Amino acid sequence: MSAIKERRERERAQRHQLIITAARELAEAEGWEAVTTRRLAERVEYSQPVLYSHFRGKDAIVRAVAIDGFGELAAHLRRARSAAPEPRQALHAVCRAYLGFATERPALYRAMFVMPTDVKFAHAETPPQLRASFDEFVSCFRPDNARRELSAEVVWSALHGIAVLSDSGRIPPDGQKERLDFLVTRLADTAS
Amino acid sequence: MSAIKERRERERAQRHQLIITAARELAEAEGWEAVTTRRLAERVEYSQPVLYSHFRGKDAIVRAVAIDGFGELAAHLRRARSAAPEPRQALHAVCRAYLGFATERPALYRAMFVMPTDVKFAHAETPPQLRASFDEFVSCFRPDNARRELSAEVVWSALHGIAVLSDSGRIPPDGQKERLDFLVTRLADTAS
DNA sequence: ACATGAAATCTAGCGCTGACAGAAAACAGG
DNA sequence: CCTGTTTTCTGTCAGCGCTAGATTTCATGT
Repeated sequence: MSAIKERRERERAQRHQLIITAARELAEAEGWEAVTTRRLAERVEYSQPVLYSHFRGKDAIVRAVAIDGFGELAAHLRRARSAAPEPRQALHAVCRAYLGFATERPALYRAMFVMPTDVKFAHAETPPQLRASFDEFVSCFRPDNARRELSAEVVWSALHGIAVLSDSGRIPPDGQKERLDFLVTRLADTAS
Repeated sequence: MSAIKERRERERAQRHQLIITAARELAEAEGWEAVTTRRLAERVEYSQPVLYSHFRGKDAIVRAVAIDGFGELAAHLRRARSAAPEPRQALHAVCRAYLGFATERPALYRAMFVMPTDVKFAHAETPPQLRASFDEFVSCFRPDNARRELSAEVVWSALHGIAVLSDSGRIPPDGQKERLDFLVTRLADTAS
């Protein structure tokens, strides 16, 4: 009887993740406009109300997708930074990786940083994966730089601006490299 | 008979603007989620289909609001730049004005720079008000700076990033001044 | 002054959406 | 095999953007 309950919970957890994955795939394939509760339910081969037994509502599903994304972003940035031989190149590599992430997974990126959210940023309840992503930027600045957190914040904001303006067609897609180089050159640590 | 037609067209133009204004006011008061064609129609005291005799659809109304906004932003930035005594302060003043605009009219700002749009940016068909806004940034850099357009683009992007992340609660509202100062210091023309 | 025809406007409805209440089915335990 | 709980589904709600077709308004010609 305990074993049965365990199996059920296991299956339930699988289905939970299945919903998140399906939502993400659908969003990446056709955009978030196409992610309706009905289409999502059809895709996971359950009826619509089942979604509400896992999530409070559609917003909560988007949020779950976003949190998955935070983990991937942190790993992505970490990989980029580790591969860079020295600090100055580290910032460049992390920034390039960030923009690449945003460009290659626009729907996921939107869930994380554009769509309305109640996820806490820069707060005690901030998801650790998100904190980790931010820390990748912080680590690109010298520990003795009293304003490295501020620097990280501004770099992140600037990258975000470039990412979303480019994604929505408000700045031309070519010239990203120039913008990136310019930004990094100006915002990197001044030579000690 | 010609006079009648003229009066009608005048009234029609007034109603056109009335719809735009009502949409904007409703959005600024309750957010764009609250701007439905029904509520908007009720507010202008006409039936819903009348909206569609003026605009192709809801998107077109949002776009009209945005274009109004571009004009206001250009004027706002121009005022700020004119009031600054010298170039270095000009960039600072324009950036501060930009962030102020975004903060004080978040709904209008969203229509202009966040919501999906088919307005052409950096293009021959770009609305002149929008081009003018961009040029205010360009003018903050020295004419002999070969990369002043690039600089303007990056400054704008960074400000946009700060504006939207702050508006959606993804960076703390306090510290805006520090971010602004930091950004301007780093991105301004290097001393000739 | 009244009928006519066009123009402007409204009523009613379509196919969607997110969300939920209550019926139905599945299933473990006696 | 029956019982009671848990799970899942059917059916529905109010509201969305949008539109076809009925209705009203109104300048015009007799």
